[in-house]
Amino acid sequence: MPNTGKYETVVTRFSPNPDAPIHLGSARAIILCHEYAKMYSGKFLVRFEDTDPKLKQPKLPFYDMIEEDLGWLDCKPDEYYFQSDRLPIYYAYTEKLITQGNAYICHCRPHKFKELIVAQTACPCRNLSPKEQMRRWQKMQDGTYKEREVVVRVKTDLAHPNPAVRDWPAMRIINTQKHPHPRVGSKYRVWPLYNLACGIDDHLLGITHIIRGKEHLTNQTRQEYMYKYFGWKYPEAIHYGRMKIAGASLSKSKIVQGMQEGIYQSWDDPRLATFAALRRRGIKPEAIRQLIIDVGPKSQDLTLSWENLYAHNRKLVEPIANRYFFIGNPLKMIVRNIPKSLSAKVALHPDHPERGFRQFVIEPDHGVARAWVSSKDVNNFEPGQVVRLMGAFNVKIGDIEENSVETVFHSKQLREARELKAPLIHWIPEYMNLKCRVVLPTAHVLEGLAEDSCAELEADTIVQFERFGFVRIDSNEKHLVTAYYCHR
RNA sequence: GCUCCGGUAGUAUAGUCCGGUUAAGUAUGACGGCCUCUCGAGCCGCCGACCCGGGUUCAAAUCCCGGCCGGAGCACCA
Repeated sequence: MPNTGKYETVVTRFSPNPDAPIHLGSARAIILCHEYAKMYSGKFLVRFEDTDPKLKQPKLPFYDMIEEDLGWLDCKPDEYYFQSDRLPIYYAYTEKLITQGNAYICHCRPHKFKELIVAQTACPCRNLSPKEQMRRWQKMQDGTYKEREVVVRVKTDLAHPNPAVRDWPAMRIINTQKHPHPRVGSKYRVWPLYNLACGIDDHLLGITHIIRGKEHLTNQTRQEYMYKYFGWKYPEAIHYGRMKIAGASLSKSKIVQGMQEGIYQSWDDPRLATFAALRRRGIKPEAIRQLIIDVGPKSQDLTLSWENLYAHNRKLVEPIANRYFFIGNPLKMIVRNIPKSLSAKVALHPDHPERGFRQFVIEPDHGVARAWVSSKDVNNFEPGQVVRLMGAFNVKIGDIEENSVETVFHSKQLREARELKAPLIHWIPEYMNLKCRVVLPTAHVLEGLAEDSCAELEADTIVQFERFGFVRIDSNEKHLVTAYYCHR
């Protein structure tokens, strides 16, 4: 990070608008800010930019959700700020700009103003005296002017090559009787725009390093005019590129829209890339952190794949996840000619035998026993083929029916299965199962059976369903386990 | 249209500022092998890139110019 030595303490900030939950798209700002602050033993602040009670209405629950997500990500801020608490500050600085003659109240219609500004000419309001401007400012405050009637503009160079920076808007009126703010209600009618509020706060809160998306590049240019008027020094700014994830929508508005249309049932719908959804699926915050650090703050746009996140997560989860059998879309396997009853012991984790075993018991009745196997495996069976039921014995496939498979006992030893190159499949004895549903990343639910030892699993545990994938146990009732699929 | 920013393997990243022992490192991915009563992990091998064209130079991914491609901004949003 540039020029860290120039500052006594490095201060970074993350500034979300609490109008929706935060998602993977915010991860870059959060983690980079938090990480750099930590690296230089500085401070990391969170500032809620909740200054649009009309178009981008903040909602109270989102403040809490964002706080929860930050805690989960292990990026707890040192301090919280709310822009909706700071309106008097913005007023004071606006008045200062007005009396300096560096800001004016403009009542030009937007299209008219645009025409003028493109032609690099001043609008009629621009050159009025500061005294007159103050009178207008009073009329904004006391209700004489209505919503959309006037706007405060900060003066810049009218000939600036980029028309977008010329005399940018800083304050506007919002009818908060009609659109009350969730935190301060209808107390204020004049509200700051992004560049004024953000610019003032970054200075006042002592932010030394701004890390944000490159869509804010021109905002820096705009704010620098204001900084010059106040004699302030603009912080170091890093603008990273746009981040996409193949196959996921990182757009807040699309997520909100999908919720409104009822496409998603909740903010943690597995199709979403919200932190809440990732958490529910069993993604570890540390995996997200490593991914973001890996990606860094480059200004180049990037498209990540889920595989990238999964690879990090897999490394984290693999050693801790115990193994269980889960059968999706179960079919019954009938095994004949079993010589005697037997029990199979399968390790909870192949690399950690000390964690213990699960045990499956087969009690044949006149040599016949039944077990559950997945239809996906059965689809690959050929009559006459030998397959091994993991940990138990090998069977020879007979007739394959709609809802069952006939087999006969073939042999006991793993060695024999290896010699025959028999596939190893997982299975569950007929009566040793629980109902289990797995919520997939598509939000589809896969119905199936889990081995009965899953009854002890507590919610929030991450386990691996063998030959299926890692899942997070979402809830565990007496006879029904619900799991969220994480990745294979 | 105007104003910016950027283009290194499938994906992402190092190297670019201060041109040369790196004709390019790393991660992930694909593939093959070993190991393992799943998958994965681990180990070994392998595949794979400097957007294009000029210029400067003894020498360019690295500097300059042009082009092409991608992205962002041009709101009384943040």
